[in-house]
Amino acid sequence: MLSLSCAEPWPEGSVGLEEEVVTAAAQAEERDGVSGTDSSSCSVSLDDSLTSLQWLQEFSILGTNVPHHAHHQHHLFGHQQLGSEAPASPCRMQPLPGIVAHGHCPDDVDYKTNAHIKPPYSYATLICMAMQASKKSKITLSCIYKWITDNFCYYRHADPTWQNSIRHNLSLNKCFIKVPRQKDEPGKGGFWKIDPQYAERLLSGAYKKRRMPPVQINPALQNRLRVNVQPQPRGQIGLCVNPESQRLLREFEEATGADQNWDPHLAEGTMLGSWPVVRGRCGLKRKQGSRNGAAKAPVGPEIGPLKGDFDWDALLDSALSGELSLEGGEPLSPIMKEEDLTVRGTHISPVEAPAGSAEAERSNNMSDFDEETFLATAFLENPWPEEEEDHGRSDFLCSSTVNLDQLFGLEDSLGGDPSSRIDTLL
DNA sequence: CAGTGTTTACAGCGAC
DNA sequence: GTCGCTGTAAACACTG
Repeated sequence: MLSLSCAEPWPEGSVGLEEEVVTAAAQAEERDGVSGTDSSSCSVSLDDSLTSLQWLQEFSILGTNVPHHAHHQHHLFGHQQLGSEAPASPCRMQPLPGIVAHGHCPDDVDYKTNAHIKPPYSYATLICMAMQASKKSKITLSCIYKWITDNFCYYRHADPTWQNSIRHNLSLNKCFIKVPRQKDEPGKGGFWKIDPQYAERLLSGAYKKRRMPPVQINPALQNRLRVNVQPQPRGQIGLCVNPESQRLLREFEEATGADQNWDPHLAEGTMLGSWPVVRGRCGLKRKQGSRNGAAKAPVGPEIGPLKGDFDWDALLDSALSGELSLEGGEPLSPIMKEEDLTVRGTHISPVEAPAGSAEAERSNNMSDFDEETFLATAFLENPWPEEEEDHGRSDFLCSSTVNLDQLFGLEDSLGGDPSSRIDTLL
């Protein structure tokens, strides 16, 4: 087993192999020369955390313990498996697939090996992915770099300025918390983790539609291409969710939502809701009050960054142990203590316990964030599906006609009402 | 010196 | 047009 570090986003069956993973990670980093000082980044203690997303592997809506459905997500983002033996697949320099002219299609675009097309994820999302992939509570910058380059070939060939953007994102994005390196921890730079605070806001509906980037061809590779690429104009990507995909989505929802008795508060206590938090209210720390001070007013009284002594671990423990029961009506977080939430002019009541219609509630709350969470989590769960996978199975969207742009841009395609979109899907 | 982290500035885009 | 989000670029400071 090699490099089950950040280079190995989802080492299958890694639970229980953490020590081995840690060792391998350290060795891998040493071997790969990835900022040797960061070996700890991928081998930090496994338990300190709230931000640890390992629970997600088990609790995840896509949990691998739901094998029947799990494989449905395997092909969301391509066919290539993230080699468990080889952390970084060689990038394909093949001619641009026809997909370039037709939008991203998971069937055709393998971001792990396709260096031509920029992954349709924001840097913040990539960071979150890396964080989850690390299965650790915190992650170093170099580990983020490594994970991204290992899993997105585009960035292996792209101008390294993207790393600047990553750093910029980490610093500027409130979602990310810097965890200073302990004095006894050798190495350079600190660690980063996700601030769960913002998951709450998102789970309260306070998030915004993600913006889909246009198809981007790696500039570094563009010159190597002898083909004229004419990316399809935005908005010309037609949505085509075939019945099979809809059925699978429904199955997926049933298996993961109902079975898990999805609980937004629990999710917030953990990291479920926090990682694609990257969008929306968790936004950037822009110049305060520069453009719209009032609009930037925090949701409810400013509760502060909660970066200090707030015991997120305790919160997580409480959540997981059921102490933070929705039924109890006890607020779970400072934010949830607020009676009302007003986000962008939209009044949002604190999330109530599902009253009879959890599905309806979820549907109502389902929005872009959920979509991205859904997709990205699926990706995280198994970004590079096993090729030996039984292709005869219903591979969720693999065999469907839904592509990334379509999924991420679902809102647009379905008329703009987030709540109606999932309904449409379901 | 390289890597890391912060900050500022600006442009593009979508939503409103 | 305004606003918010995202990406990009750059300058600068800090640290090992």
